[in-house]
Amino acid sequence: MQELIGTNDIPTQVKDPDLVSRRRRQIADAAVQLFIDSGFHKTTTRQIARTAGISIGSLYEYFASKEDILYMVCESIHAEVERGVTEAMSRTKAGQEALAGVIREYFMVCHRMSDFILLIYQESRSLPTQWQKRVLDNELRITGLFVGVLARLASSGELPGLEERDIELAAHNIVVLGHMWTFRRWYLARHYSLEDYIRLQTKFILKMCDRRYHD
Amino acid sequence: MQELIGTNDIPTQVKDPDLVSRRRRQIADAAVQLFIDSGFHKTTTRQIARTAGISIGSLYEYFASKEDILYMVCESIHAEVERGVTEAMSRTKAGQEALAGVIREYFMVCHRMSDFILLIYQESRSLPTQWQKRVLDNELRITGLFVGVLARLASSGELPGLEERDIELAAHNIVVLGHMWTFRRWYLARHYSLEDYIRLQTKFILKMCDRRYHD
DNA sequence: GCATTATGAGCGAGCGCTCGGTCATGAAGC
DNA sequence: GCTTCATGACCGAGCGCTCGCTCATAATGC
Repeated sequence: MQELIGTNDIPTQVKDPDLVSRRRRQIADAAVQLFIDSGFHKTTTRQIARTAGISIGSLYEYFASKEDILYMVCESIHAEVERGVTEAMSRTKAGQEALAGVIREYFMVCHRMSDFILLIYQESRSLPTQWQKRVLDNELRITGLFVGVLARLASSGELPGLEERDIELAAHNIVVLGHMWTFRRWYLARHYSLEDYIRLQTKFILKMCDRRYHD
Repeated sequence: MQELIGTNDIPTQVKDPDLVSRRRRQIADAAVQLFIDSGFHKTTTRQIARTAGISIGSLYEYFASKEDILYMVCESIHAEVERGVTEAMSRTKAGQEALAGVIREYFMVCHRMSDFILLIYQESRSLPTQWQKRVLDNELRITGLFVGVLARLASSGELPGLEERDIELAAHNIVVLGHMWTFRRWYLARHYSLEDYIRLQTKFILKMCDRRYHD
C-alpha cells in the first residue's frame, strides 16, 4: 500500500505532494475496509470521508471520483501481493524445494490478503475500462513471477517433460489455486486448516508439474 | 433456466402459476443479459422491464425486488450448469477415460456459460445473505458431482493413493479450473484454444489424481 | 360485471459531486 | 513588531439527478 499512493496517475488540487500521499493513504485505508464490508456500490463517498476523518469536500481534493478511490485500492492490493511473492522468492533457495517454498509463501500471502483478493474479483468490474486493463496487467505480472520460477527449474532439468506452454498454464493454475483459498474459504476453511491446504495443494501441484514426483 | 422459475421461494401477486413462470422467465432472460453487459448495479429496473417488453409496474407483480431478480438469475445459471454436468456424466462410460470425459464436458459447459459464471462471481455478493448461502450450496452441489465421480473411480481402484480428503480437494480444483477459463479468459483465450486448454488441463488433473499417469 | 392483470406517472430517499466560503499559516511591507 | 495580504487546505450545505418501488386507474377476459 505504497509509493504509488502519490502517483501522478490521479490528479489532485493539492500542492504538497507529501500531504497528498498521506491523505490518499488515509482515504484508501478507510475505503478498503468499507468496500470489503459493504461492497463498492453500497459504500457512499460520505461514509468514506467520515471513516477517514475528513470532510466530503476534502476527499474530492485528493480524488476526482469514487472510482479513482477503488482504482487506488486495487493497485495497493496488487502491490502488496507482488511484494509478498517477490520477497518470498528472494528468500527461497534453489532446487526441488524452491517451488514448494514459493507456493507456501504465496498461499500464506493469499490467506493474509483473503478479503482484499476477493474484493478485486468482485469489484474490479466497476472500474473504468482502461483501469480494468491495468488490474489485469497486475494479475499477469504476478503470474509471470511463477512462470519465472518454473522456467528456471525446467531449464535446470528439474521438471522434465514440462514444455513452455505447460509452464505458462501451470503458473496460472498456481495463482488461481491460491485465490481459490480466498473465494472458497466459506467451505475450505471449515474442512482444511491452512497448513493442510498448503500441504495437499503443493502435493497436487508438484505431481502436476513433475512426472517423477511421488508422495 | 428452468422449472424453478415458478418456484414458491419468491412471492407474487399474480394467481395464475403458469403466467407467473412465463413472465418470470421473460424477465430473467432480459435481466441476465443486462447484468452481464453492465453489471447488477448499473442496470435499472426500468431497463429490465423495457427489455422484457413489459411495464415497470408489471415487473413488480412478479418480483418483490431487484435482488429477487438477481437471485433467480443465479439459480437459473447454476441449474443449467448442473444439468450440463449430470447429463455429461450419464453419457459417459466407466473406467479410466470416464474422468477425462467428464472434465471435457464440464469445461465445455464452462465455456458456453462463460459470461454467466463470471456474473455469479461478480454479483452474487449483492444478494441478501440467506440467498448468498443458497448460491454457495449450489456451488457445493456441483462440486459434489465431481466428488462422486472421483470416489467411484477411487473405490474401483482406478486412482490409487487418493484418499478421501484428496478427493474432496481435487473436485474443488477441477471445478475452479473450469471457472478459471471464464475469469482468465481475457488472457487464456488469446494463448490457448479451448481444445488446447482442455487437453493440457486434463493432463494436469490426471497427473494430480493418478500417480500412475504418464503422458 | 367482476376478478385478474397491466400500466406508467409519480414519489421521495439517497447518491456523487460542487462550490462559495472559512481559517490557520506565513510572507511582505512599513 | 505590527498590520496587511496571499495562500491553500479544509469544510459541508446543497444541487441536480437517478433509482427502486408504489398505487390509482385502465384494460382484459371469462
